[in-house]
Amino acid sequence: MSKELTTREADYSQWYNDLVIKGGLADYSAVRGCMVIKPYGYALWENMRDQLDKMFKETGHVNAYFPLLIPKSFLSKEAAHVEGFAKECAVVTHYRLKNDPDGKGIVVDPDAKLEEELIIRPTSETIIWNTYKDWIQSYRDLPLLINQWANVVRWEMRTRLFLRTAEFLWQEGHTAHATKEEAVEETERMLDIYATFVEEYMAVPVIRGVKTANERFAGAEETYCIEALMQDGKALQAGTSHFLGQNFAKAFEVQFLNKENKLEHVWATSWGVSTRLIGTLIMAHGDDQGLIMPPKIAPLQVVIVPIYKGEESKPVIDEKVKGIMSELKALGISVKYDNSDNSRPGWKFAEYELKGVPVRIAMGLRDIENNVAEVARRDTKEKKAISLDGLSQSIANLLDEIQINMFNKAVQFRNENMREANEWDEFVKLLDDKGGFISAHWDGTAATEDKIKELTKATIRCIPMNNEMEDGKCIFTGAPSTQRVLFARAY
RNA sequence: CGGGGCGUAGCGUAGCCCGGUUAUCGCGCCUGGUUUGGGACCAGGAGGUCGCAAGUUCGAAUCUUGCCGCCCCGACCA
Repeated sequence: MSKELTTREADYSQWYNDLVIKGGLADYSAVRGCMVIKPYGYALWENMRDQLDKMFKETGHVNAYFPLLIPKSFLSKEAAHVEGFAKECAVVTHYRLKNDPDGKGIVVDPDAKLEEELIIRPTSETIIWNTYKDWIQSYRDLPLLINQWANVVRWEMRTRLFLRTAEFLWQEGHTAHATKEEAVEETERMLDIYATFVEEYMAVPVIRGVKTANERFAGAEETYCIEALMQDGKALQAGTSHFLGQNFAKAFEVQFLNKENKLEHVWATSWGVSTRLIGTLIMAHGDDQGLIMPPKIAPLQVVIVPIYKGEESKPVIDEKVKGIMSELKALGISVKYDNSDNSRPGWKFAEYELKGVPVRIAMGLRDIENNVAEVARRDTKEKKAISLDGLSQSIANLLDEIQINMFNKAVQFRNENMREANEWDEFVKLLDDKGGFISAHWDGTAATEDKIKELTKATIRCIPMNNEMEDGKCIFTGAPSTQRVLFARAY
């Protein structure tokens, strides 16, 4: 590596090389801020996606797919929604190109101007609710629990790889319910699924909470979120679940007849997580040697590297490894045998560490004679000789242990970086010196929140769920407050 | 869009201020050989629209102007 890496400074660019090509097709301004996801990075996304998809289906959701292009007028139907999204949309204005009449090249055909411009979806609430209008007539049609895996485009002024690319992959769930209670329950259920996924599979602890009005999704009545802490002390919103009330039902005239034969507007939710989760993973677990993949979603769980002197010992090792491979595969463990002659063992060790493969097995003649394998774990970099008898089970146990260890380590870091502040000076000093989450009293007004953001760049990440009530004084204004909220500088 | 930095081989770079032989070095790549328990070594070799365009000049990587792109900071944000 040419550059020294430090997790504190969040300079993760070197690590991305295995996952993506930065900047997409970098020479074309039109795709500025996009990324090409390489096979290794995409395999990670697929593992995350498959697990989430399974969890969605277990809770009664089904997948569907809605169009990429949305008529401009749809965006203007929900007032708050258009306010939040209109400014950052890519717009399709024409449907044909033609040869440039004045010379070489291709130009937009002015005769092919669309009567109504089309918007590349920044999110799909509008087109989905326009469809739901036709799908919902009776309480018997509810609840409607649909999820979509898709790409969306948001023309952000400034992009940041994984955390805020112009185009990103995500899933968006859009549900319709007969009652408010049921919709709120759904909103909370999906937040729970996100929290469970991020904690149990990504090994990243999160705080569940609700957003303040300032940070709320455009068009939502309540935005729930999970907030994670990165190693540089900045917070990151890892997923959101919105209770949309009847806003979209009213905007798109989605009504149903209840059991009393009365027309009512339906109640809505939407929820999503994106490829930003890949960024979360990188920044929560990476170290100066590269990525660290949690075993449960690692694109590759085990790599085996042969150590041999001269061609004659290679077949012996190949044969031994073959048996180990099939044992591991039988336990559902993904494993790769890198017996390529292109690079030496030391190179391979470093390479797979950079990729974050949780377990590496080194196998040489010496090991075979001793009936052991050298097993190295990525999270702690510990190396041990482990008996070949029952090796696959030992590896399976080790993968579990790594998963747990990674989570515990992240929890410890998060807890160490969660502090209370009761005075303004203390609050500012903690932010500057330590970062992390700061639990403090707030007077509940948007004006105070804005002022604090202006002065310190810290925002209220969330009002934690099941928050303890506690009388106190606002950290900034001194006005009375009934509970603490979580502040942090965030991505 | 405002402020700052930058663009030279696949990657990282020297040269630019002060214009002048064949554009520097390292990694990587190719060939041959020796190697292989933590990023091997020797020898030979290939690879360049110096971001793009125009201008100044006998002569431009170097000076001027415009444009494009990238990175960082701000506004925006999953």
